Amino acid sequence: MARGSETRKRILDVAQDSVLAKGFDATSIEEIVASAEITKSGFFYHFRDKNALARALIERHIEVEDELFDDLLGRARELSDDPLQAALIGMKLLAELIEDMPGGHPGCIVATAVYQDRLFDRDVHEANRRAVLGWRRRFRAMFDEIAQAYPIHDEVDLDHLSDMVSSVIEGGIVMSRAIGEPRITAQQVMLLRSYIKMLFAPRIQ
Amino acid sequence: MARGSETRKRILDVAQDSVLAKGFDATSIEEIVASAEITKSGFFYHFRDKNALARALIERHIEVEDELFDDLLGRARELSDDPLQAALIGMKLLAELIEDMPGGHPGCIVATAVYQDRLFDRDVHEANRRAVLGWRRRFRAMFDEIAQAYPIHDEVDLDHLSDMVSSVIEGGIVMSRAIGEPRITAQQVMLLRSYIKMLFAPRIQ
DNA sequence: TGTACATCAGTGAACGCGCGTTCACTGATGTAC
DNA sequence: TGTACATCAGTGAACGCGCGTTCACTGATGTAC
Repeated sequence: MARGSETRKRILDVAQDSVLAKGFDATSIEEIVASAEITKSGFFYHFRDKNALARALIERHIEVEDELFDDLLGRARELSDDPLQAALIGMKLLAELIEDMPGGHPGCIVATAVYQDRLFDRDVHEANRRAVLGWRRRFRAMFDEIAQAYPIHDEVDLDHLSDMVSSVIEGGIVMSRAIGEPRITAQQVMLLRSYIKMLFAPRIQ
Repeated sequence: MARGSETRKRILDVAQDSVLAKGFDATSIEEIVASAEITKSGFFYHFRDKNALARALIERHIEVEDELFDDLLGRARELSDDPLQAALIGMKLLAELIEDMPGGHPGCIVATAVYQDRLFDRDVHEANRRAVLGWRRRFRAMFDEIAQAYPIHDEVDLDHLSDMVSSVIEGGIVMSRAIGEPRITAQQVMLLRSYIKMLFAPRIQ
């Protein structure tokens, strides 16, 4: 990595930690540059202002998350040709991934942005919106495939069901941080897995 | 209401709006007192410092939420003697309640506190933790009653299931605010209702 | 019923500190001829 | 191969503004005797 982009990455890393722990406004450039071991002006070489930092943080988060989901669902599909089995495997892999994070899932930048939205401009809102709709599209494709191969045992809208994946993760993170019990997020994902199984799996009578 | 406590309530109201929209740190006392139409020193008559405001905000939120749930589950129990039916009715009432909020659920103070926890002291963390564990206890009692009357069709931990109620609401709020679609939270609650139904209801074969 | 005092619910002015941002500059590396 | 210039990745000092907090004061209401 070139000299400049390595510093930029370091800035984003320390900023992300702080934003997830204190919120965006309380994260001062002063403390970021102290942790990243540069000067304040060094920061402004990489980002024109603090809003540009927010945008970069969200965009990077979306990229990382997308790659992670691609990887996860891809591996699940390799493990089973059946769309339902692949989804169930994917949910299990996801739960394990979250479970293995030291100290629990660190939190979602999208959620912090949502709860501080009056601080940001239209660009940031749009990036957030696109991210969440992207997750919906991804899981919707998964559920469409399942619904073609299996009957569904209750009347549910597949878009809502797709949203439930992100929803349960976001909610799980909030719960786990509130209680101080890192495993909650993974447990919630496993419950969603149970729901998906009951919704689609043929019933053994 | 006495003169003083009415002002105090007004401070909490405008502070809550702002905290849910911008986060705690970005909510200045200056803007609070402007909205509440008092002076800065008036604020400090009611709260010894900004942290005391945070504590009051969270405590009030918990009280309001508790009362709301008590009311809701109580009404549901009046409508059916059967614990499963009562729970399903309760979920429906909850979804309707959220759906009827103009502009969607305004957000949960507990979630904002979780995503800004480094700003607050031990008292605030403890209040948050107690709130979430209180929700768990409440819903656990509901599920215990159901589990005594009905078989459960998948192996799930009832504490995890109890957490799922709060989790789905918290997650739904994040999703609905990110997309800008207020109805998402209610939809997620209805999906959880579908899950509970499938988990416990006898299967018509 | 009148008076003295206490409490309640604030006001107004001042404080110092930290914040985001700007600006002129710089030393190291890359590129053209 | 050497020189001139451009770009990259920053540095250091200064700025003004808004923030949370303090402090001495005040006018209205409540209470004891």
